[in-house]
Amino acid sequence: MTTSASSRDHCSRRGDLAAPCSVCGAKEFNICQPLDPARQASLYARAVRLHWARREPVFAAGQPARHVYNLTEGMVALSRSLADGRRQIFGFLLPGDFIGLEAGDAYGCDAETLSDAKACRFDRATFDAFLRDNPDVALGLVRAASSDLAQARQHELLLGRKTAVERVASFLLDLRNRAGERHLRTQPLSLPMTRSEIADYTGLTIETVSRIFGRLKSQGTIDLADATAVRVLDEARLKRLSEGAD
Amino acid sequence: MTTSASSRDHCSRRGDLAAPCSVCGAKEFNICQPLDPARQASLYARAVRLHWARREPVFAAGQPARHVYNLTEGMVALSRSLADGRRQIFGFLLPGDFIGLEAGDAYGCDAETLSDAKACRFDRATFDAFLRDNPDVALGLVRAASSDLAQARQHELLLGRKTAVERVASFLLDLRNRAGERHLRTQPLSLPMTRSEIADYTGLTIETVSRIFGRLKSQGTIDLADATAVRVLDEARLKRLSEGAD
DNA sequence: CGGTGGATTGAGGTAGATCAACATGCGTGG
DNA sequence: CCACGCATGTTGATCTACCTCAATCCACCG
Repeated sequence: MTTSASSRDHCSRRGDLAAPCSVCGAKEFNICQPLDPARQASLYARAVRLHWARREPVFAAGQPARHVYNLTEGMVALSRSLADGRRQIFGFLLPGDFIGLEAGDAYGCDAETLSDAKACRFDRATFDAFLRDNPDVALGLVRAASSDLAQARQHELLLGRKTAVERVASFLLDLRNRAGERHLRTQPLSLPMTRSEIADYTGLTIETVSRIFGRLKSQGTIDLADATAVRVLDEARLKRLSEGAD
Repeated sequence: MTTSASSRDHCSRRGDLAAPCSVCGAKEFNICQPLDPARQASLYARAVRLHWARREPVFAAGQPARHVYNLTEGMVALSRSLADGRRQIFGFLLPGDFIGLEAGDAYGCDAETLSDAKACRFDRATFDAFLRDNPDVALGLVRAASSDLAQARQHELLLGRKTAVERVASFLLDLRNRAGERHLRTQPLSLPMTRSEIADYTGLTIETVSRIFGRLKSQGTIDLADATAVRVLDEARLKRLSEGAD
């Protein structure tokens, strides 16, 4: 996992799954707005930096929502399960994403690391106060919240109406696009989640996911060095597959 | 469709699918907070009241998001479709719900009336200005937005991991609960949407939805006077069915 | 090495889709 | 008021995409 930051790009991020921002005045802190340094520092001083290993819980559904996290390194999955264990994964968070922002009094889903991960943690009260003093940042978060909803709806469409191939292709393209937006590596694209987690995201089974990866590979649409890294060889085709053509 | 409002309940709503609020100072206006009358009036004066027939578009995905609506009567469906026509319905809005709040520059989904419907329409700029002056109302909307996300995730779980029976049972219970919260009639519960729309909400087909309604009826779990009105006879059982028991 | 947790691959089963026929209700116009 | 047509809903028969179960493979690690 390599990390470096160009001094020219604001909030530029390199490497695989890390995103310290070198411009905002604080390492491993991702509110990418040119804040006045005093205010920045005051919030930063109250941030607790955390480090998890792979497959550790960040929080669980139902717990009192005392903290807000900003992920700086690694990936986190949000999910909820039925009583009998069937699980739905809502999304895979990338460095730069906030975790637990949308919660009311209690977290509404489980959050678990998929890889080694780091985050800044803020007390909810501190964070709210900070937002009250920084309406520009707050506005950004409102945008983020509305994009979460848009993404959830995209996912509903995937789960309710797409075929297995369309789901897997959409999953790959979406992850790739989001990684690209954050300047993470997209070729090969890192897949720290297991087939089981991809299955729980796409509403399929492990076996179906595996078979479809196999089919995409033998078609020459993608290449898999190992199970955790995809190289997209024919993006146009993948796009068509994700929308029901072919 | 009968409408009356008790003078004791704030924002109490009666009847089937109508929700004028008699306390907020303006008929057919649902920001249920005791606003100072001057501010209330200023926004109310700029609201345009609209009336649609059944199956009319409110707006379509991709259109510039110039307005925000507050539904006062009837039901509206939010959906998006794939190029080949497959459609996913995200939810059915009830009187009191806002429409188009979450949009960025453009609406992210199609909104269509399921019945005769009325709404107050506000210019986005007017509305935003109003919110800026009324942080309490704005806070309420933030809550509403976060509950939209919670609901979307509930729906993702339904679409990704529930069986057909569980989906239909969940749909009925959810609609019933939301109708109850707004003091709309819940017994019998009005279903202005067609089987096709229920199918597009549950990710099933018309036929499967119809068969499951039939099964629930012959079990004695529900009763259907006609296709558009359900009476829940055994709520506990319906709840168990929605969660995978039985 | 052997053991363990993924991932892949194959064979067969099934929930729900699809296709098809029919029923029902409703508005329209004669 | 009835006859017709159309939209919606129900029900049955069959099909199939994906699931389930099972075997094998593979990489990593103590």
